[in-house]
Amino acid sequence: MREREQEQSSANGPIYLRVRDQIADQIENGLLQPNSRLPSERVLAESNHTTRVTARLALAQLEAEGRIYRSNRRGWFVSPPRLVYNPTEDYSFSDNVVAQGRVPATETLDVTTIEANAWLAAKTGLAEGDPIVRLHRRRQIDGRSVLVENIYLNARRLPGIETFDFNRSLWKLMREHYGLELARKQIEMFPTALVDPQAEALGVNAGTAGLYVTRCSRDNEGCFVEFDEEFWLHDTLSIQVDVR
Amino acid sequence: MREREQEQSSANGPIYLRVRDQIADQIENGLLQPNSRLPSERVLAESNHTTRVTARLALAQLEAEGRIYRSNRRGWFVSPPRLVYNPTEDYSFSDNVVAQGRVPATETLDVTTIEANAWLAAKTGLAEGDPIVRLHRRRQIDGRSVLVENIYLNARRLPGIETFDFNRSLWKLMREHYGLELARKQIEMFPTALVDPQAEALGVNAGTAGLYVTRCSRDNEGCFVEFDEEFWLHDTLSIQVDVR
DNA sequence: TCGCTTATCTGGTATAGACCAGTTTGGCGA
DNA sequence: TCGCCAAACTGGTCTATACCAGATAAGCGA
Repeated sequence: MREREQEQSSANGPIYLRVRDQIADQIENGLLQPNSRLPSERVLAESNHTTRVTARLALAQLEAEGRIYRSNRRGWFVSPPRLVYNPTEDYSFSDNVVAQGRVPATETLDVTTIEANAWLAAKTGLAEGDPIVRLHRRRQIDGRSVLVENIYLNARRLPGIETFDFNRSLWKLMREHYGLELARKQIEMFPTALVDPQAEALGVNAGTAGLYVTRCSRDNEGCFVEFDEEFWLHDTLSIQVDVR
Repeated sequence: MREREQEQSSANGPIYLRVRDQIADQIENGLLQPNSRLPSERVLAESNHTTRVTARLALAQLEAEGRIYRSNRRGWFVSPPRLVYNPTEDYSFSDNVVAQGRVPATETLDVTTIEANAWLAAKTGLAEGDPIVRLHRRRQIDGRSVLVENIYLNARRLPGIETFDFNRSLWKLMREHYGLELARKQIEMFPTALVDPQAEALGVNAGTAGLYVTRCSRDNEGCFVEFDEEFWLHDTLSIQVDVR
């Protein structure tokens, strides 16, 4: 969408938009490569004859646009291209990342068996107290943590699921071991800021822009199988869905 | 998702998170109703024994979470509930808004016949130079502008389309007048900041968080019909899709 | 050469003001 | 009562500075 916009050069507008435009140009011209570090806030302020506060306004602007991201107390970096992601498909995160020429990684942070609370019961259709295996994972692209997720599995429908290696594809596991084909998915998503504990798990400040995605999957008899809740950094993905 | 989080009270954390929590509590407890105005930045700063800069940090946090929004130089307001929106369905915006107990409005800002440029040709499959009717609209919920959209219609597939009343449902028009059923949709969306000219059209500051949604629709013979490009304010919608 | 300490650099948070440009409101005059 | 204008108020932008905490790099000593 960018290329056809008449980017009105904000030469006479606020200083922070001037600084924004200057950095955005450098990114588009390839002077600043993906994942490379920007000059420090103090340097940006000085070289534009302004203060850190104003320089930070420009950086916040670029961050909101998804063009740069920050690494806590290390600096600002150019965002790499977004991962194309189709939440309606049952493919593996890892395969998808590899197919786009990137390097995936998954960390399993926690596996617990819990009982469905009111919120989960409403989302899944189970009764409160029904057993659920909760899986907490963090996923990375090229070494950057881009999402954390909570996966809630129907322990009755998937007996023994908690004994498997969760760093592999859950979808393959369901298909190969349980002979399961997912028949229905309800997907919900909206943009929001990441707050603790998700922000902390991703190593970003509370308030960083994110995308919240949930998926509820059922088998071909309508039985609840899996509820997935994902917290993505907002600049890391582009959702694409093809409906026929 | 909010209700089960252990909101660690940031009593000992940064001031701006304390202020954030205080306001968030007032919203959740109903002390601040949707669309009501918050105290001014200066009042918030004074009553928390801090400065406007810090108060604005707290407000920016809440804005990023989609809990409050701003109206230029008028103040900060509590965000009403998100509109549930299914971009895979062919229903009318207005009907959908009404069904959720809200009041819709649509303004047609511009209708022009143009020739497909390189970008449009790539998105639609048409050749460069093919005729396209471009429709530019702004849509409101309860008086608040929540999105602007550019609709690109295949002028050859929909002869005479530019003579109709575009404040009504395009989808009904296609169905009733052209006997058209849309067979395939390619949808793409990602969070990003709104910049000019979209920010200006919505009356928000450049850099306000948004959601960019595109839909490309074809008839049952694969012929391109409509390409829709929507710029939403990020706190106004929740995407829900049901796949079977 | 290796490991540890330390100095330096980074962004994170905060103060205390200032002026500007729109919005809203209150009061005055016709 | 109505319309207009001015005052008060709002957020938008900006300066100049300060201290903190974590990350990093430099340098020293074993």
